[in-house]
Amino acid sequence: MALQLHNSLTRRKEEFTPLEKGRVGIYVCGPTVYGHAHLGHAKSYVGFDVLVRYLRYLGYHVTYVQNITDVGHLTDDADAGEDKIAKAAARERKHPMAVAEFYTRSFFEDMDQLNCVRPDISPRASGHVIEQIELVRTLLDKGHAYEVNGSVYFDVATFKEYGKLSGRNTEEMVAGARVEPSPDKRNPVDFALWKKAEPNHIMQWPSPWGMGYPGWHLECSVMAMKYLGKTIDIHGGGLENQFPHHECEIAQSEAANNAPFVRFWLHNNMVTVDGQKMGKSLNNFITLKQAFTGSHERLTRYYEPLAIRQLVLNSHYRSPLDFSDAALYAANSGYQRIAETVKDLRKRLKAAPEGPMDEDVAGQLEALKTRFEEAMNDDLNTSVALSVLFDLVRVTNTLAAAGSATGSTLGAVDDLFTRLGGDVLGVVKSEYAETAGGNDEAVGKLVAILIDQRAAARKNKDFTTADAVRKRLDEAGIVLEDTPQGTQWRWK
RNA sequence: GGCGGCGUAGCCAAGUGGCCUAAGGCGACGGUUUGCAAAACCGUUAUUCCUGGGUUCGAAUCCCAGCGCCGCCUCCA
Repeated sequence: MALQLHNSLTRRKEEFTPLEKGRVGIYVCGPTVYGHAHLGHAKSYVGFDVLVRYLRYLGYHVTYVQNITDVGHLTDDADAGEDKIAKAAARERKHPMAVAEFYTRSFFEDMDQLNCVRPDISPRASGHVIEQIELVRTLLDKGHAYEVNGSVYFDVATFKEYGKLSGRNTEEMVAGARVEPSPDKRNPVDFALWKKAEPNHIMQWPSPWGMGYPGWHLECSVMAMKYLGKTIDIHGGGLENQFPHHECEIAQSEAANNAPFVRFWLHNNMVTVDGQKMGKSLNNFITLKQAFTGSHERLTRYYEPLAIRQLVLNSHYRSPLDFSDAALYAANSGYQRIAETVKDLRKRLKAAPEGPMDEDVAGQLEALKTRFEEAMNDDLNTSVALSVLFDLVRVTNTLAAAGSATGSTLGAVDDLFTRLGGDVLGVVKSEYAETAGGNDEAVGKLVAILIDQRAAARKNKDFTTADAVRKRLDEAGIVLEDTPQGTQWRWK
């Protein structure tokens, strides 16, 4: 079975084929950089990261574009709204571009931690104002837009297909609107392409309509078509952007180009924390940096970035995901189980005897690989794909317990972990630190002293002392394991 | 008010007409192993899928009603 993806445009799973054989262009709506990335970003970008990784696994040459929104958009669609980045700039007493730069770097750091592959192009909206003005001119020339008092609006009445993505019709939207329509608009559903800037607006550019700044749907249209062409294979984003953002992108792009804008629209579902929408007022707003360090009152401990990644992949990208300390804790345990198995496997691989590949194991690996691919082909069912990885863990540990596997057999197992768990899911690292405290030599040395002391006590059958050492280390977060190869330690 | 989604074991979660007397993970319990543990392995942990009707030879899966939860309609991943 070939790869099937759920297309929001048709609300169905469809077989994915790229426009150009062997090559895929994908555009994903990136963050507005006015704060640190949070758990919602993790779900969204891990989800699309796995899509990109899987397309590459299938042999496609993928061009992955993910924008950085560094031109603040309005905090609402009425003229009174504030610019989010300008607001952050005022708060932090920095230039807006300094704010954008700071949080852009923070975002990349966090995404690296989550093991998301960097996009091929991370275009900044502020670097594409010229192209945005060009698109506005085209839309004006074609009669799809009109200027009023230095602002330009898209004339939704001229684009009959408006609403096809989100399944809305314009009459309903007018009836249910919660925002007072701007008096400048011909029609309440019209949206801004270019906004006139008041003199005190920090970020503004000269345009044929005077000083102003781009409307908030424009950048994605412009950057997607600049780097991927008039019709792109895949456009991804969060469900909350389906309307109005993506609907407006379609209208602008298709009205300007007379060509379909996107062939496959993919939407990620949302994140809740402890069952509720994540929001600053609910005190359940958790940034990734807080999760990585455990510095949030809703968390009982720190969580490894890859454990968070694993929790994301444990559910489907189109299902909502509830982050809770209990769910994170469970994902962390599962992640450690896989990591410990792979570490142990690689240790054994170094010392494994030469010999032929075990045919029986080869058959099992082949079956697992098939199940994995079938799951991923079914609209990226990462939950089932992960379960395959756990089955591989069991196969591996059973093999390890038997102790007689050859290097070629263990090598094939490691290869499958690397390809499925590493290349595609991104939860298996290519290299793990040699010892648990690999990044803290002093701790390693201290623990080694205690392990020696305990070993001496055990030799004398003084188990009271031996157990006391182990217990006190455990209380300090260090777990001792006695194995045939000696005593190992790791962080809890 | 309009639109959409969800409700599966103690928890997370896949499955969306027969292969389901329902994957996988976490947790718990029992066994093997261990000085005792840990880790690992083996086994147990939902005859049942929110409730009540209906369609069907057959439903967790389709339809209707009810209850509960969530999201979008304003910036948000």
